Amino acid sequence: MDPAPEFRLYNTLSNAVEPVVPREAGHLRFYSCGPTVYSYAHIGNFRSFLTADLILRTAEALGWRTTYVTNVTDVGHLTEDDAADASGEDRMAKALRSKEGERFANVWDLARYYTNELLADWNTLNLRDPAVRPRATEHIREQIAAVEQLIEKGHAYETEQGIYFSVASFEGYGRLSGNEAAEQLEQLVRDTVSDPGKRDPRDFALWKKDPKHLMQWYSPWGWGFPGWHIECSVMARAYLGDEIDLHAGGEDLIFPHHECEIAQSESLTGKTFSKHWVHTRFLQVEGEKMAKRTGNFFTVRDLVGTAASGGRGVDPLALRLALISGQYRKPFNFTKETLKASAKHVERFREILSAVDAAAAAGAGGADRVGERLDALYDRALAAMADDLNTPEAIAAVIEGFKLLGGMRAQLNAASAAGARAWIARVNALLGIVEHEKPLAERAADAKDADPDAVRIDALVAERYAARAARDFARADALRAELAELGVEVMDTPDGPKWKRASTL
RNA sequence: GGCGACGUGGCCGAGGGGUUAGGCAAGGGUCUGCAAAACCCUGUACAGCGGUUCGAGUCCGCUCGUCGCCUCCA
Repeated sequence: MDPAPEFRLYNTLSNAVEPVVPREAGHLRFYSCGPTVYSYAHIGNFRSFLTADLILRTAEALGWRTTYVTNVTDVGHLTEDDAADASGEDRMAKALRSKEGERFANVWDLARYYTNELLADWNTLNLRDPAVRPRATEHIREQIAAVEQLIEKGHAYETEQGIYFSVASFEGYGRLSGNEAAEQLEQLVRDTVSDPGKRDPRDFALWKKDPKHLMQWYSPWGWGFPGWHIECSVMARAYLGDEIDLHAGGEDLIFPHHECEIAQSESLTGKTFSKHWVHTRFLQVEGEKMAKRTGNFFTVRDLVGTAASGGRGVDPLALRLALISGQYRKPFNFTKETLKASAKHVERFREILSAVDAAAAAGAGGADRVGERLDALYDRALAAMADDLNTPEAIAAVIEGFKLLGGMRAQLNAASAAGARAWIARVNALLGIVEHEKPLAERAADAKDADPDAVRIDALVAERYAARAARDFARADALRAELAELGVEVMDTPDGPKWKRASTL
């Protein structure tokens, strides 16, 4: 094998691809901003979570240790959370009042429900678990303490309505987003209603006084709730320390969220908060921005669920593959065609995997004849991933490997099969697109696993198989047609008939 | 208006001064009652206009176009 390649990622701070250099050699400690759990997460959210997942997998494939923290935001994220004064409405409260929110007794219940659903979708897409998944509501004490310290250090001040971070007190504000000029920043917040007590329009809320808020805690400033930005500063520090190696999130978080995090954290510690900042570009769907109003808005379950439950029967790993088929930093067009192609690939991966397993068990003698070529392809895939997560190139190498195995599967001897099996395992560890790493019980139900008509379909398939064996092809074809009506496709294989649900894309 | 990204064959998407990306789709073939799968073969490309260069899809400039953030949103 080649020596381990250098891990390079684009850094928003420097606008350049740079080597990832952990503070502690060989141990990457990073934080990725998680979602606000006021609804089901959609595929766009997951594209960003997948970036973090791929950073994790690539680092581990390079032999590094990792400490990966990603949060759940369950309070404080407002509908107008720009650099302003927390004058918007809390997303959680708004969701509770919506039609979907009627089923929940209170915001806490709603947060719990969507957090659980997030984890189910997370597992469905074969994302690895973080070392810690902190929640904002479980770190209120730390947030209050941080706000107190910021006041002590002269970086924050109190008004009648809340506590604000003083942007003027932090020199580096605007460096990440490039919004450096004060007038630019003032421009950005021009339309928001201001707390008249604010000293500078750029100042943002650390704590909002609000004894009527649905989620409130007692603080030195009375009842209220924390500002959105402070939670990530506090949780990253709690689990990763004052200085972290890398911080990731969606591109929309560059400003104001991450800009504010840097200001708070660095004002608090006097140290560099994160060396590397990685942002995932928004995906588009069929060439358009994903939006509920245009009908191209998809959650994981919209695509992966059974047809009976309103889903489209897409294989979960096919969805994963489709979502990583474009590089995280480039404009990415998520299309049905890509999803179909991904489904084909995942299906073929599985077929070849079982052929490999069969060959390994059959035990024909001889030397390993594919190992070297597969190793080279793995090295190519890993090098591509290390090069700013070039997933298209990595996937191309993997497909080439499966093609190689597919072409010679009839002649695979035991030694080659064992080598192939090891290769597949490594590829899967790197990209997670061949085999699921999570048990079924921890995933959201998908079409393959829970077909309500399975018994009936099995019966029809068996009947067709019998008709075929009796050479009654007219009857067999009639049954094929009947199954097709049910949306089922039958394949005759050397191991007997197999069937699958045609996806309803 | 400020900041930024991108324009590659029917589609998705790598590459990035001289030698095939890859996939999907399409067409042809082998195989199998049918169908599917698998495997083999085939075609079409770098938005436009200038410039640098022995040579540009690849560098520079301009033009056109698309998109993102700054408002909800990863």
